[in-house]
Amino acid sequence: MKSRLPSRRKSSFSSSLDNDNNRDSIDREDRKRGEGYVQREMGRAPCCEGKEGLKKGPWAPEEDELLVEYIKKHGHGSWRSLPKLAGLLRCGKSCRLRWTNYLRPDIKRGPFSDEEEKVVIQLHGMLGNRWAVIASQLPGRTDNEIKNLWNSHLKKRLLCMGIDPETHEAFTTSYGPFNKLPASASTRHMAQWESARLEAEARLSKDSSLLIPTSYRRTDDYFLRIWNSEVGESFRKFSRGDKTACESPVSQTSSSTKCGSVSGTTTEIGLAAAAASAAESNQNEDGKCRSNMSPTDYFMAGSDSSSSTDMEDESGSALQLLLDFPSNNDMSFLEGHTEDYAAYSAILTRGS
DNA sequence: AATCTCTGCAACCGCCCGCGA
DNA sequence: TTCGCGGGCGGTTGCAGAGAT
Repeated sequence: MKSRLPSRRKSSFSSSLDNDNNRDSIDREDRKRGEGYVQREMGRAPCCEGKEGLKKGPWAPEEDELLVEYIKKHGHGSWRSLPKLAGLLRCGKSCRLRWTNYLRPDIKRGPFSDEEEKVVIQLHGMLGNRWAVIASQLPGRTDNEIKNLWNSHLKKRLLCMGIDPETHEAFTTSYGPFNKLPASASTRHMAQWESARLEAEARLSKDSSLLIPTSYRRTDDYFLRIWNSEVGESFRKFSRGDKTACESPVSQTSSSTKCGSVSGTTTEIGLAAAAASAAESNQNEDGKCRSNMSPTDYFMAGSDSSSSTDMEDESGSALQLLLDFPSNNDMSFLEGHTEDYAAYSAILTRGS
């Protein structure tokens, strides 16, 4: 939409220029004392010596040049000493941010593709606001950029769709015993597992799922249940391109609003559902955990005892279908059915 | 044309953590 | 073990441009 030139922001030599870091340091120490921290002899040193006279606000092209030239020649080395060595009147932290968020040569600029948005939503569902980790999965994108994307676009889209951007679960608007239940702890627990898995870059092979004793599998797989429900049917039709199949009176009225699209959310919902299903499957009747399997393992393993092979195929293809969900920003297939999903989440919550 | 409101995003802020002395 | 430092991260701010009135 807006492709702003670097540093177009109005220069703001704000009045707060006066010794900010020293003030910050003092404030922090005061807070720490107040919170019971052990008092230190010295406060934390400012990130730059002699903060006075340092420039704040938008970067001028000349400053960018100086920074890039210096880093090209010497590498960034110590950020604290860099500004002085590079001839910049900036604090080291500011230089680092400018470099990592804007000047780095490998940064991919321009709007996010649908695929990237999809990945962001998926990863956010698993990792939460861990932008740096999410950014590491999107080459050329910075954590700041992703954070901005989330806050300005994706979050709103989810909200408009009646999906809580924090939990990635549908808001419950219906009455009944499952209304106003907290977010599924099982889902979040599973997400934490996935988070750890991602961070460790450790991938469990699909084969490992074959080792799951069939006694650990449940016959009432909620994901499959919802998959086979109206929601799933709508989803499948939608995935095949049959958009009309998804249109309900609700969607017809709401689709006129400016917030009628969510990119990739379906995938997230599917994965969350799978993860939550896994969590449910991972518990005994009394809610105790039986094993440390990840949701993906459960998902890939299937949970119906009838035919593990068939179910693996079905679940595997379901996962693939979810991942391949057309990224055309249209979530209309879900509209009118979010309560199904909410109820589904509530069912899971009971077990946690 | 002028003014107001909304939105996007670069930059800043403050906290935390790991490392080394 | 303690402390100081450097750096990374997530949250927030506020400017500028676009669209609405």
